[in-house]
Amino acid sequence: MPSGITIKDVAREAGCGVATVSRVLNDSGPASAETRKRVLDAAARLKFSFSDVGRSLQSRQTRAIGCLVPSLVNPVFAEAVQELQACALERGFHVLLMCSNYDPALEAEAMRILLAKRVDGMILTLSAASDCAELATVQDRNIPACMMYNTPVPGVPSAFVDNRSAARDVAGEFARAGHRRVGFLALRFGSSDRARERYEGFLEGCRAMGMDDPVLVEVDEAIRFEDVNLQRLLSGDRALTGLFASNDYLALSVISAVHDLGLTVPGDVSVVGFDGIAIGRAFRPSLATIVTDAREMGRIAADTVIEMITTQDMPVPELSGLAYSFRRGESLGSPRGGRTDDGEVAASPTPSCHPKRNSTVPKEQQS
Amino acid sequence: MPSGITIKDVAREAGCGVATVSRVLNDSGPASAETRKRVLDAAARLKFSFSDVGRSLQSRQTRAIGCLVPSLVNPVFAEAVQELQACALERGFHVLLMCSNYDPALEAEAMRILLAKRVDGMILTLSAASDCAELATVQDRNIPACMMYNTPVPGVPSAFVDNRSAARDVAGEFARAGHRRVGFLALRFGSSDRARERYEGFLEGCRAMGMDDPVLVEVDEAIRFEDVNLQRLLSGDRALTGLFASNDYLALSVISAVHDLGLTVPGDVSVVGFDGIAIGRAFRPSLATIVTDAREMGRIAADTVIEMITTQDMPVPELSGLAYSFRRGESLGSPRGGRTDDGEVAASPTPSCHPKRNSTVPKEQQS
DNA sequence: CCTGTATGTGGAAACGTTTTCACACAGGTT
DNA sequence: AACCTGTGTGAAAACGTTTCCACATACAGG
Repeated sequence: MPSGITIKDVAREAGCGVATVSRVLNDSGPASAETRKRVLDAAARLKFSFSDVGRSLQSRQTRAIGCLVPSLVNPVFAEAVQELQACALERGFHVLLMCSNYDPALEAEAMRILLAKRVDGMILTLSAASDCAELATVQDRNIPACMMYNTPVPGVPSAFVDNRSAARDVAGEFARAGHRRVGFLALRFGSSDRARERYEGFLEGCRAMGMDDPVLVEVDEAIRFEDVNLQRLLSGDRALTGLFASNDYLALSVISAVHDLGLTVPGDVSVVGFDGIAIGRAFRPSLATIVTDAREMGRIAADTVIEMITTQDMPVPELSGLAYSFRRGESLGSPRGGRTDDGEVAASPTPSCHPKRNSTVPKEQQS
Repeated sequence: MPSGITIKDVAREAGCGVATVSRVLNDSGPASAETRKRVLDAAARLKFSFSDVGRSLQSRQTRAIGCLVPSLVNPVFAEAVQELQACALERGFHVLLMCSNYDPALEAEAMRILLAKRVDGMILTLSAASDCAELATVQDRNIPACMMYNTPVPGVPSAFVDNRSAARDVAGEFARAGHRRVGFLALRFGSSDRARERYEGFLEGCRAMGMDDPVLVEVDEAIRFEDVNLQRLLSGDRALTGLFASNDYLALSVISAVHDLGLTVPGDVSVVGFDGIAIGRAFRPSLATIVTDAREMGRIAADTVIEMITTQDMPVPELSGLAYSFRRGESLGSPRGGRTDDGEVAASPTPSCHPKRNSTVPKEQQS
């Protein structure tokens, strides 16, 4: 019996009709000073508070924004969600949260729940925006939506950074430090558009800099580096001298794993991350990474979706990619036997890199 | 126009009454094979999906669990929330999330929103459970609720650890390492029961070990150590040799600030945290801390509240405090001029540690 | 005295469900 | 022929709001 007491009880208590109660409590219509007082008193006496479910039914809006992210443990999403929640609250909306755990099936189920809940808008970070059936439904129904971290698809705006371009920059940084053989480390590579885009940009960048193609290292959610056999990747003739992790969380984990192996960063291997989470700066070695502004992502997404909700028939806004920047950090150094800048590397054959496959590669801002 | 299409449209399309549609789509009553098919077809053709708001109104339950935490950026809460969200989803509930930002006013507003939303249950981490007016309303209305991290109050169960006891243990660890003058570092001390309890336990512990009373160092949310003048606390005749931070997040920040000052941990000052967040292990120096299981907190809270929701007239369950353990870490060492392990300190009176007050102090595992 | 315009007020419909209830009709029994 | 007993079905009420509309009452101007 949640609350139990309804507007009718208040009306009875105050000796008037429900319409009057609604009017005075919402300040939405005329009422004599005397009635007003009676109603207010009655409501207070009964500790009445409106039920949003009745309200939502009649107003045909819930003032809820559905939010779906792959994880909260990754600080990037935690920050974004916290910020967008605060923004929403400020504007009288609240957030219905779902975590997909990077699982496409859960993702789909979460979207269906959000749809059933009749949220007024959605903020989504999807594994694969381009082929998400539920996202199509969202568009069908004209539900305002905005993505975060996903590259936008036609009809759905997104608060995002250009993953490819940023990853190319990272390749440049590795090259400048003298690396030639590096790896790309991804969590659940298969089910994350972001990881894939970062890999593709990294690959392009490596080729452009005359480095070897990066080795793709995939880890599962548990991040068990024993399985990956980090040791083997980092030793021997063709040892990797650098690792680009698809996010900071992973980067920090791999640094830790490297230490556990008795090796050092960046002595034995350099590590670069992606996201720019705060803790990376405090870490020793401090984490070299692409810095993005998670809170701004959240804020932009919230603003966008709320604006779409509140203004009718708005055209889908065009959000441009957000600024990012490379942060130097101690985790990126020169390889052991390496040249500092551009030594004999440039002199060697430098096999031309991208035989084909340079499809659509945007590269807007470069903050 | 969210979805727009309702059960009535389906009924019309299928040429039957709404009751029939409800029955076949919910599998909740008889229907001839032929009608069943017609309804199913119609629903599919129209892409119909039930509206939870209509449903909630009539069933008088929302299958929503309200969740209020002070922050998501602190990984402890992120993990707990992620876990409880997953648990809830498994049982057919979803989570309405709110962050209070450690702000009592926001906290109160968030609770009112949750109340208005008519959530079926609540999971709360409050700044001061004992005097929260809205919590009283929750109890009034018999809304199932469970706290997390808060010490339970009569009538409201909680998934918690015994902050006082754990903090006393930390004092013991400092003493064993040879410290005498230490500080306690808290974020918004005034508005967090947890920080206060940890301080009190620490104070008791320090006294019991014959150490000086710990110095209380309070920082605001922005964690600006310039304002705190860390330098002064750590130098001079009466310099602190150790700092106990009220949570790991803060501990990591202070280690970083100490480094920025050109000092070392634990050389110049030892640091111990509270919570046991994962990243603390990877940190250099690795963080000595009280390890708690955030996911278990979330899971227990979710299980508890869902059980209270699903079984009528259940007595308020008695949850015992969760296990915690001290994790040794490089961030706790002996003070500069200090004795290594138990030198002359142990030779001194060695006051028994927990004089009394060993009420319900579960202390099971000790990993 | 009749009409017109304010001003308060409450009844009732609508929002999208589920569920109760009654009804129709089939196929047995007596 | 009259009676049960199922089985399938739909009308209608209820859930808690808001809002539209109509109805009072009052008081002004003709």
